[in-house]
Amino acid sequence: MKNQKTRVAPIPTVRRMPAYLHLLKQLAAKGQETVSATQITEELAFESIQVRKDLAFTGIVGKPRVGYQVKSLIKFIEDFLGWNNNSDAFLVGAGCLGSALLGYGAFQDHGLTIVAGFDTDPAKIGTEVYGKEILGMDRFRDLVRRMHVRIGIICVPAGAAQRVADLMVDAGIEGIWNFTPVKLKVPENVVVQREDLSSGLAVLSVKLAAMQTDEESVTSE
Amino acid sequence: MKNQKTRVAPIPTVRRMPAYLHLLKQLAAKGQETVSATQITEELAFESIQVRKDLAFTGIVGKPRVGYQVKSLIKFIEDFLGWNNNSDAFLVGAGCLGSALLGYGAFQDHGLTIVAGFDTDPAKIGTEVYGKEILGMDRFRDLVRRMHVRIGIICVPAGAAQRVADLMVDAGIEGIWNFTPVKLKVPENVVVQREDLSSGLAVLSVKLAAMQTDEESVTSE
DNA sequence: TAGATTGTTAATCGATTAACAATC
DNA sequence: TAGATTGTTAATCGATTAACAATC
Repeated sequence: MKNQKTRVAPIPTVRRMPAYLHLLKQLAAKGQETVSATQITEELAFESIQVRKDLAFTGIVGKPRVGYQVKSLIKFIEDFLGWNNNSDAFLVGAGCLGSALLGYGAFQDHGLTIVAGFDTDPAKIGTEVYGKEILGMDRFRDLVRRMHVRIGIICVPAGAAQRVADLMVDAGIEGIWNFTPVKLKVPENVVVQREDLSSGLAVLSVKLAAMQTDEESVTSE
Repeated sequence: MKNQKTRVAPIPTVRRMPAYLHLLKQLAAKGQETVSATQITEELAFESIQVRKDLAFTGIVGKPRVGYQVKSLIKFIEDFLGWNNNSDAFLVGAGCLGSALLGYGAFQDHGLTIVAGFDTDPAKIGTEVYGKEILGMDRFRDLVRRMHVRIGIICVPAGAAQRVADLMVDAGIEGIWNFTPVKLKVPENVVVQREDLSSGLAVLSVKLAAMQTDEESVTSE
């Protein structure tokens, strides 16, 4: 029997969590002790009811007339996201995007440590990128198992993406962060999150075009 | 009077367009001439009705029993996204993520050319990253105007994001691609698209945790 | 006590999915 | 003609927003 999911938070809610976390850490750094949904609303331009709904999913309880304890809220969100206990990840494909991710310090705050990079290019193997070693793909499977790495990041060209994913699955990787435009085929017990820069660019392009026709129609009136 | 928006496509539809485009180009390269929604469905794991709805927004008309003309469909999607006529962009912040974007070749296919990078670090100014020159911020405003650049990409640390955005707005930038976790405050005739890697990581984290509790509950049954 | 803010329950909105007629 | 596939119209689903009672 399928277990009834314990009221899973909507994906949009999950996506907004890091923004709350970022703001709260700023407030905490300034020494602020409590925060109301109204204040969060002003800073992030969400709706206040949405803020309350979102935060409720973390399990925190606020005080009427006061708001939420900033420090406590940070902890609830981190627990909710599982960002309090750090996970190790391997990155495959040390091209320009892959290299950037290897050096991207912000992941440390987000419970993710990219331990090493892998590549097939002999010229890259053995080098270091932002202090992270680049290893040959032949060592991937063995190291995943020995180090119990659960997360794999794919930054290879689209043509190689499925092959790398198969390799990751075979090695025992449980979650794949996919930076290629390819829809990966994986067993259902493996989680894939696609991060597609071109989706964002598409939205920007369309909004820009809409803005332009809007302005034309306004000026022509 | 506000012009009635000509049936704007939903954002999720827009986000899926690049995936269609990517697949269609593959098919075209293999010499395939027509494609049905069913086939696209199989490749991308969307629903076939969703594919037809999405494609309809581009204005293409298919033939019952045949499907869509691959080449023609590519053109319709590119027109829809405005990716046929190339736009120039300036990128601010040549850190590791910024540098990666400067070198990311895929944007060329997406109607975006990053012309140059800007930074405040004297050590970076004057250097080249993946063949793109890094210029000082003092030249930003003037060059935006002279070259009629409409898109700005922000890859600076969060603390500097709003300042850079103000500068961009002042220079006449119309669309901002924001890679920081900050909610930018801009006039309403400027479009902002936030690209937040931490949102994606949040979704991956939560899905992974859910998968794990799922499996535990299954084995304990 | 008065009033601001939370959290719950209901209404609305928009996207996805289903059903089916039109058509090549 | 028969049947596969498109495109339209209706139904469902899920997220956002609104209304309001509870509470400090």
